[in-house]
Amino acid sequence: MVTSTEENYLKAIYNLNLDRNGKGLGTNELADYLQITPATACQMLKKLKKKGLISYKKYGGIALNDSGREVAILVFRKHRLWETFLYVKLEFTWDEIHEVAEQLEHIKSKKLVDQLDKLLDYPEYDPHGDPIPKANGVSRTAFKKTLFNAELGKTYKIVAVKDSSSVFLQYATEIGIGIDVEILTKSRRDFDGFMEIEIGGVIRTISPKVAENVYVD
Amino acid sequence: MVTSTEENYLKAIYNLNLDRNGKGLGTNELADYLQITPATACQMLKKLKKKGLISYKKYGGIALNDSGREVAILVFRKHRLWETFLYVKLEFTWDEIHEVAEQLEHIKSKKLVDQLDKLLDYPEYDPHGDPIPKANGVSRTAFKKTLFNAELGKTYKIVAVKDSSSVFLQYATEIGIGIDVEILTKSRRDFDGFMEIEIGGVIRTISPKVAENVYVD
DNA sequence: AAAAATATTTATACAAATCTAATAATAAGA
DNA sequence: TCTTATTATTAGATTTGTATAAATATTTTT
Ligand SMILES: [Mn+2]
Ligand SMILES: [Mn+2]
Ligand SMILES: [Mn+2]
Ligand SMILES: [Mn+2]
Repeated sequence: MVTSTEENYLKAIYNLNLDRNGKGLGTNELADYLQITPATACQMLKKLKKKGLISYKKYGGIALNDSGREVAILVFRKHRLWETFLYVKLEFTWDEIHEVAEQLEHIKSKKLVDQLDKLLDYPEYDPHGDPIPKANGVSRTAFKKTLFNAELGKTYKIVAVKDSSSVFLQYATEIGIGIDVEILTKSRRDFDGFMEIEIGGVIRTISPKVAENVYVD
Repeated sequence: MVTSTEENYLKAIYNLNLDRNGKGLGTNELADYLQITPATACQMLKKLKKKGLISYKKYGGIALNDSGREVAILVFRKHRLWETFLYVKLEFTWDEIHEVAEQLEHIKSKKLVDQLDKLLDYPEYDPHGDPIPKANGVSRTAFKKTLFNAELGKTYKIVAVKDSSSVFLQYATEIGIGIDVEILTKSRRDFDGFMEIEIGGVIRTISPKVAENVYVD
């Protein structure tokens, strides 16, 4: 049996092992991400290793092995399918879905997930633009280009958001940020990275923190 | 916070306090029902009392108070709505739904429940014939007449089942028992209570244990 | 090699849920 | 009423899961 907490650790390890150039994942970084102490992380790592879900060597060598990756991907699949369900079928807004999906992602039933997928007609992306893994574990590659790294003077389409907390999403909605919305980059201030953008005819100044959390294409 | 275990205790107390003639509910009976020791039940009762969910006096005086009943009814509501959802929307069979609903019933989100209710178009009964409480806690009264207590030589309609374990439901399905199915009572053997019935043109002999788990109208 | 960063162990804690065994209280029957 | 059987409660312990602080160990960096 894999507990909910263990599943959350596996998700975290998966996420932290994305977009890092060769640099391995260490105890401190994982602990920081999960808001626990390194000692706690270390104990759980020992447990996960014993269960055959991860492998790791000291100093930056935490990685999922095949069975751990399988669990993590299934949890992402469940999480994103539930989010899509809440959004599409139950009239939830995109800032409400993540929290409930955090609970639903831990429900154990293979049939439930696959039938949910079918009911939703096999969606490719969730309401935040994250790719939904298929039953076989395969999924589209996630979007990478953020608004922060976008070229100036060009029109982009918002395809996803990185942060899915309700605080961020409520603010994002307020300033017109949403999936498939067109956005024009106007300028970026060298001094502090604040950007001027145009969404729906309105010109706004956004912080680099916001810009980094918006994926465009 | 009410834990899943506590919710399950409240459900049990609710159920055990139905159809009993004045006789109060005691620790031993509750413990027996939940497959735990009386000592364990006793501790939990103390805890539930402290939380203001139940009241009780020694020797058969365990009862839900208003807030405990509210919690129990909400859990039943969630359980039965989820069962209906699994059955109607996700192609589950009626012997598969209970187990998954045992997990789903503990998910915390008011909006989720109420929207689910709406999606299913406010169903009155779940796939086992149990009434689904409304958001305000009110529900139809449950069916009471079992096949065991039915008159002989009459045609009835099956309206609900008492046991919702997959073992029972798989057997029930096998012999043609299902909601809204017509059934003719033919005879009852005095010696051991076995009954002869006719379902879908087929005559069968069923045990009193089975007959007691089928509600008719 | 020393200092700094990082990782791990040890010892401790807490919450939640359960058990066994001993004890207490009450109900029921002789 | 007195005794016995039933029922309930307490005390003490255990298990599981998760977490911490402080001490120790190891590796990396300077
Ligand atoms: Mn999410
Ligand atoms: Mn989670
Ligand atoms: Mn059920
Ligand atoms: Mn339950």
